[in-house]
Amino acid sequence: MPEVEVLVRHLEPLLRNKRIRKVVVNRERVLRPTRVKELTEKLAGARFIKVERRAKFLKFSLRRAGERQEFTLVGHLGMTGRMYLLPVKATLPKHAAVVLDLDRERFVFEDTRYFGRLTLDTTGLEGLGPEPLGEEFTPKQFGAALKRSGQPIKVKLLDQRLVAGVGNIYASEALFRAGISPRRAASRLSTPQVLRLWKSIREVLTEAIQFGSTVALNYGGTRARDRLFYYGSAPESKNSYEERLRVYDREGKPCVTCRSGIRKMVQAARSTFFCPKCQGR
DNA sequence: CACCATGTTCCTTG
DNA sequence: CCAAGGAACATGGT
Repeated sequence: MPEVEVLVRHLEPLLRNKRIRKVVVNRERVLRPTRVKELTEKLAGARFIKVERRAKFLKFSLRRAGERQEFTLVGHLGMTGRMYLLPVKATLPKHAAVVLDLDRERFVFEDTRYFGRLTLDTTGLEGLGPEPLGEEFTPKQFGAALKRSGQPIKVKLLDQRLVAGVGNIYASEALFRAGISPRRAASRLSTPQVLRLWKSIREVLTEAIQFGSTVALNYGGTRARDRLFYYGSAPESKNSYEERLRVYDREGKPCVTCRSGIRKMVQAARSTFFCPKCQGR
């Protein structure tokens, strides 16, 4: 979610009012279930009105010339998606799934694994829980929702109906900061724990957004290191990633608080990282 | 070669 | 109907 937020802030002023001249779809899979013909007919000639974020989705509002009604293009980065503008003369990346030609540049949706999406289908936005940084996400609502589930809290945090935007990295990070075991049943968190976790989620996400906003990203960069949020540090700030994430991907390394070895386990087929001492049951 | 990966969706089982 | 677990999706890094 922090990556999407930073990306949306980056793209908004770059796309606003730009007109789409041509649509090229190299991987129809990412449009699912929209088809190439429909996307092309709808987008060609349309103009970007605004770009927003909802959970981990990007919402592009567009309007066609002469039409009053706006429509929405929905994007999702999946695991490996990236979106950025390139000069028309630049070489397109190997996994350019969709390319939108604007007047003087190109908007590229690149995705090596093609798990991401760029689609006219907006049903993915339905059923999402509250924004973790929004006002509807309250300790009261959060606690009530947790009460109804016996699942491990780490697994529950990934449920986008509970709160929309917490991913695998920040689920581990938030639990570490709150000092709560990822194995704990959601329904068994105490009231103080619920409050601590609620706060930790907001802190972890807010700090990540701030961090991402302060680093000059090379969005269209070719190298892995140009990807801030998973592969780590941006070129200019070498060690920032390691300092930023306290448990994620730090198996065997000393806990920043107590020096115990960080442990890794699998829950619901996803890796969880935690400190066995600081997050002792 | 084997295993792992930032996410979501679908299928099966209970 | 619901919850939970696992596979699938597809490619590349280690």
